[in-house]
Amino acid sequence: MSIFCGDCKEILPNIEAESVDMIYLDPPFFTQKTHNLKTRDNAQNYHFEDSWESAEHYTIYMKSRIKECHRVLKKDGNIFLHCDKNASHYLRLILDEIFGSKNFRNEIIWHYKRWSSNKSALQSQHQVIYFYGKTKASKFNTLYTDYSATTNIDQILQERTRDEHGKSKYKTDSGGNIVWAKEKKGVPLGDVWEIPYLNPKAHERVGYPTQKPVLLLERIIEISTNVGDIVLDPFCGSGTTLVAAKLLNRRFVGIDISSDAVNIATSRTENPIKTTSILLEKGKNCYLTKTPTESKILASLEAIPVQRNAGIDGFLTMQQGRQIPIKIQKQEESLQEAKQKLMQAAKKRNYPYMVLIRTHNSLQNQLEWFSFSGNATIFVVDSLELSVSNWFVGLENLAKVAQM
Amino acid sequence: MSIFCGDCKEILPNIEAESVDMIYLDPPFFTQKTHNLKTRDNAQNYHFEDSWESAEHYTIYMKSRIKECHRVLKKDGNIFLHCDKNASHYLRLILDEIFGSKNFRNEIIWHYKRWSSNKSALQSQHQVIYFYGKTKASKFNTLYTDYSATTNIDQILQERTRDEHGKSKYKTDSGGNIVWAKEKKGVPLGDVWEIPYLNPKAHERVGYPTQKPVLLLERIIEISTNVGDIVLDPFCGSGTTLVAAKLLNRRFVGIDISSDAVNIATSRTENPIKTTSILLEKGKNCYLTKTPTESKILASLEAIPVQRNAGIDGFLTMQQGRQIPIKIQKQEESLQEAKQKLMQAAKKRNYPYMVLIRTHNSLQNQLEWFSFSGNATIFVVDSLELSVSNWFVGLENLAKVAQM
DNA sequence: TCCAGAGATGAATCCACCC
DNA sequence: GGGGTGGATTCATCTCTGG
Repeated sequence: MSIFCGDCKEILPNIEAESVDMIYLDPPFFTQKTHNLKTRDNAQNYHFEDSWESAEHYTIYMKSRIKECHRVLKKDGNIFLHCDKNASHYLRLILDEIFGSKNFRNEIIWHYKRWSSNKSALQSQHQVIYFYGKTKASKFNTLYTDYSATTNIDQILQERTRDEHGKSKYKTDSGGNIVWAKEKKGVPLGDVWEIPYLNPKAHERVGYPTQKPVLLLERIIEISTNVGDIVLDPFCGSGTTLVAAKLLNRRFVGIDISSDAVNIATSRTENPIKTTSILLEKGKNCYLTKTPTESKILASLEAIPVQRNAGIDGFLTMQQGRQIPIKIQKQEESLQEAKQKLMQAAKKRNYPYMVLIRTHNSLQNQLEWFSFSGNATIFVVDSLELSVSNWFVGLENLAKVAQM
Repeated sequence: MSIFCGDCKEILPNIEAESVDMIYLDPPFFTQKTHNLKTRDNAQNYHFEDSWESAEHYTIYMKSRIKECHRVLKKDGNIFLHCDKNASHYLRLILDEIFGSKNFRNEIIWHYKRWSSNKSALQSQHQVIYFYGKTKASKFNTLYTDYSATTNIDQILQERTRDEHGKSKYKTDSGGNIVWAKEKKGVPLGDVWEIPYLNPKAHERVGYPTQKPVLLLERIIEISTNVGDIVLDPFCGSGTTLVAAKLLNRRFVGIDISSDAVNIATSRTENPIKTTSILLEKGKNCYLTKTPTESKILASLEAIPVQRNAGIDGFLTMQQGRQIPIKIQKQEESLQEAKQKLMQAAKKRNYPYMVLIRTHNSLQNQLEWFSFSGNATIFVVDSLELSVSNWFVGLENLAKVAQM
């Protein structure tokens, strides 16, 4: 487990041919910019050049290094090349040439959500990783993911068969009962990976630019290597690949031209930190707390939904210059309780006005509808559904009275 | 609105230069395994000797056609090229050459989930669409999506400033109170679009908007064109692009080499609703005859929308066994007019109850809210938006009175 | 007209603190 | 304490200005 400082073009030739099981490269992206980034305490300034005379120069630079990668890779080894939109097509051509288009496995899309800026095009929310094997016999471990929430798990667990026309259908026994399939492991991993971008506040951050999440590298290592295999990263930067390799009990070799990077990578591998992503662990759905009815009410008001707040369900967009919180009364809440929660959530904010949507009848009478409390004004309004159903109840009562 | 039969290489030269606002191409794809070049509907089949040869041939084939596309595109026009994973890098090189790498806008990832099958690689679950403008001044309409569930909305509604070190902070006024940011519309749309091939639930709920690849084309058309613009699809196949263009009130031109395809596309665009293969578009289309506000009101009531009826916008589903028509007052209608249209539409049906949603204030006073006419009872209820905005108007009037 | 560098931007996360 | 919510921080940004 060694980390070398230097240009990988110089270092790779010292590595024995066909000695490495997997290579992950995260080369310069051809952004045509020089990048500067300061650490949080302004103590360090990391600087790297990524501007090139032309695409041809970039291609020559990359080709010589990828050729060396091909040489050191075992016959059943794999290579992953991390690109962004600027140069992916040039890099893919190089890979096709050196590894052969037949050994192309996947175009992996790393999809993330990130803080945005006001761009006059679509927000960039992905990067591309090309996955090639050295030969057709290259290693591959299938990983399984959980079934997505929308999948009907009952159906998957049924055994399938084919009818007389060759169409697939679900199997039933002679009595017409469903035949259950043997246990499934989940859905095989796809080529679009939704992994959160390394969080601004994550402990995992070391302050070095372009740091990748450990989770991303873990996945790459898991699908392409086994325990004890050797992982090589010729542009290792702050050493995320090496950390992931160590956490998964693989051996690793790193190379970087910056001595700062090598220092950081060395100390990181000695004391690996991985941030657990709550978002990934629990899934997006645990944050999505709105019922369909609530979502529809917010949509009909063109309000911005708020997910992680017990008292506020959304903000009105219609009243310019004023932020107006909305709360929708929950099924189990009395109007009084709903109001209290809204007041509590708004306590420190000093909102001049608030809106509370009443969704069901409670014992409180209509006098409560306009409530004044301190400086804040809460407007209580019935949801459309409540208005309409109240009307019907009223009609039925009328009818009863008439019968009497 | 014309659809031509023939090779677009022959047809495009007949189209005037700089006359088209947007071009979407879904060209034949290129597989090196079979050394075949096929159109997506398998109508055409071109053979090549070997993969290297075919890549070159493919490039020549596509380049001549994309050059013509460039010619017919307006200066503020856009082009979208739908690629499959085997040829995307060649196509990107062609686009860089003809449109210029500076006019590259986005690499759009269309991400979908598919039924799994075991093989020795990751499941392929995406396709790539390249988005170029003809010039830097090309049109672009920003679409907005919801905030991430984990976003702290309270915070981003605050204005920000910088401290003496240039680090950014949230602004407070001299009294330590929060300064609110300008109004938010949501998060700008990103470049990874999760759109299912077909939404299975749509089968169950006809009359409801469905997500399917028409949505893909609609998004492309919406971000790159305005109403009345001309959309061109040189490989139009069964005409999904053209149908989407028509539904969004854009003009369209289609070309396809297969006469079968042209026939299907023609009949689909002439009568998009009758075509059985797009049964699901019926529901979608139903909403398209409604304004977004009307759609949202119907959705929030979980009502079934009705199209092509001047008097009835939908039916309530909540009151069992009774058909209860709903009308939503239109912008230009007085409450009286709206009521008359509803009565007129309901004349022969003998509905016992009807609901009329009031969306704006008219001269009529509140006494009109309960109107009885013949045997039918119309219940007039204010939309949530109207209720809330009336409340604000009331407050402002109060303030004025207080000042006097 | 183009390039470089400064300055504005803005939402997404985990963290830390607060009840 | 532990569940919830305000806060800090970012940027293989993006735009605009000035030479």
